[in-house]
Amino acid sequence: VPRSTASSRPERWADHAAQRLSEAGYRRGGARGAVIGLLDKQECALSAIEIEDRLRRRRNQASRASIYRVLEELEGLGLVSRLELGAGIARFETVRGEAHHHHLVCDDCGDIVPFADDELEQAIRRVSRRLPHEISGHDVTLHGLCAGCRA
Amino acid sequence: VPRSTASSRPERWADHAAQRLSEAGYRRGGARGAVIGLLDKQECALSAIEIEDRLRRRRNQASRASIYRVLEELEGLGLVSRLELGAGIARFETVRGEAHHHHLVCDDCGDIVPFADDELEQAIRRVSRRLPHEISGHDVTLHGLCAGCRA
DNA sequence: ATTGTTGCAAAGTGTTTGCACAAAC
DNA sequence: GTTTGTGCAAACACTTTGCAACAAT
Repeated sequence: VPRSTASSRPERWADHAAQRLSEAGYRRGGARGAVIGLLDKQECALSAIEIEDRLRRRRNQASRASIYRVLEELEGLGLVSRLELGAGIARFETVRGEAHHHHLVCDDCGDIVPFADDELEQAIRRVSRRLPHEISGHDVTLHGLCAGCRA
Repeated sequence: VPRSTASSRPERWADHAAQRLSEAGYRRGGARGAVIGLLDKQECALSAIEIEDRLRRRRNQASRASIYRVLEELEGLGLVSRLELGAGIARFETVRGEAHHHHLVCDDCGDIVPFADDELEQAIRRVSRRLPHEISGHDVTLHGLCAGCRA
């Protein structure tokens, strides 16, 4: 098991986010810290209301308004990305430098699963070059039935 | 210029849709006909409200409620697909057998442009096979700046 | 002391629904 | 005449905003 090297550069996304926010002139605040701490532990996208519920359960709650405001700030700094996976509700997930992934949505139960594929990324890069726009990002959403709902 | 062959099979999407609706036991109605007629002439996705506005301009208007109801029926029959391109609003476009396309959204002006790419489709097919879900559809959205907004 | 942050409640928007009337069959 | 389609208005759900109290610097 590799020990974390005691470098001055933060490894956790939460630390990275805190640093970027501080550099950008934001102060520390309860709601912001709570949202960041929660997002840091997720491996996939959450909606604002899911965030609210989970924070309440941890007795670390924040108002819905603050949650939306924090998410907007984080998106503006490129620290989280906002996705619309099809039900008219926005979902948010951390942007970590490394692997970036896409989403598989079960049309029956609504469950969302991340997946990644290099060949797909390559194809997207290739087509992006071909187009007149200056492409800065992309989303791929696959729809279908998950193993459970197929039965 | 190839003349259309006078076959018994309808060529226009609107005719195809009308036939499918009739087979499914739906009656004919003003709002439904208006929405179908409008969608048939589009090459890319429209929101419910854009549909409402365009129908009003043509003096062929339908209530917003009916528009949503018609779109829901059409989606249920697989005649239109519903997309969420990122602004929290749903867009709808005809599903025509042949070429299927994806969307390029300008982050500045919000303009939406369709594009198609075979290699991308192949990559999606390939990754779909690899996953545990039974994939029935997919969306790809590219974000960036269009030629106009880049200036 | 200043200025950013939070919570509440109200407002905003896109979408859905209940119901009565009109239209299709 | 029965059943479906439509329009209106009210209800909904997610998101945003105004404002006063609070907390960080």
